[in-house]
Amino acid sequence: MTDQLSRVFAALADPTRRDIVARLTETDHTVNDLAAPYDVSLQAVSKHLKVLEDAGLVTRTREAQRRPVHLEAEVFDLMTKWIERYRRQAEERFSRLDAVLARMQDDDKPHTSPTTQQEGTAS
Amino acid sequence: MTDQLSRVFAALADPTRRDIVARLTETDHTVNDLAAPYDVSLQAVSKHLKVLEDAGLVTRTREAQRRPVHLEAEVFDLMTKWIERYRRQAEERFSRLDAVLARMQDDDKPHTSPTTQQEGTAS
DNA sequence: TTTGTTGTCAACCCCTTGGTTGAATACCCT
DNA sequence: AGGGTATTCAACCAAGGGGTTGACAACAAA
Repeated sequence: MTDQLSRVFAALADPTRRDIVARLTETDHTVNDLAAPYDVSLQAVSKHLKVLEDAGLVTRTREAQRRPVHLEAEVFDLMTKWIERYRRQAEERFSRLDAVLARMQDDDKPHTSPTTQQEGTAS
Repeated sequence: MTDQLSRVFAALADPTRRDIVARLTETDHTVNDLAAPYDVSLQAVSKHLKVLEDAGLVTRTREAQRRPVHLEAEVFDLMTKWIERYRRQAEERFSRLDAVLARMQDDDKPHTSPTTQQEGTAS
């Protein structure tokens, strides 16, 4: 899994890591800070942070012994771009389909009854 | 990893699965159709489809021997909602930080030397 | 220089994942 | 019924992920 997009998606596939990201939107945190709420070892959280860092979602600077973790929210754009691209494409497909069906009806088979259509409904 | 959000992110963490999703935005496909471009076995692709189905990203209906795969684009919203929520929160944080720093300077400690501040810079 | 704090590295374990192959299912066609 | 097509199920394997514990590194404070 070499590409960044895969790494970002994989990083956010873990609830603990998503929670970490969520908390980092409020303020920067040290590793100890971040680890406190979870009942896993500090090392486990350290690993989670490494995953987030490799995905480009966070950066860590040095500040005495501490390693403040900082969220890089721009990486979110990578995902939203991908998602929105195909989301839009999927939506266009439906409109295109509608158009094709409509044309088929009044162009090719003008006698067919018009099919009713719902729009933008979510699951 | 029980929650759907995790399953969706995990499903899209694989390039092959993302490619499948991308192709499904154009039109529905059979499993054979979908498997053709990849040099893995049909069974492997079938597994990928199971992952996508469990995540709620696709549905499969029956049509003779074929199992046409259909994209359920609404699930994308689940991700975009999560992403946008924290993206916005992260952005608000920066504005809030600016405001707090400004107040600290002329309200709480009027004698402190004003710290220079950069604004809205990315990365 | 010792002690304490903060964090990472290394080795290990177990479970999941993505791949394989071979058999089974479901359906169409004759 | 029997053969062909489309797809899944089952068993297996190698690799990776998330967890653990123990040792180490970097720095502050004494």
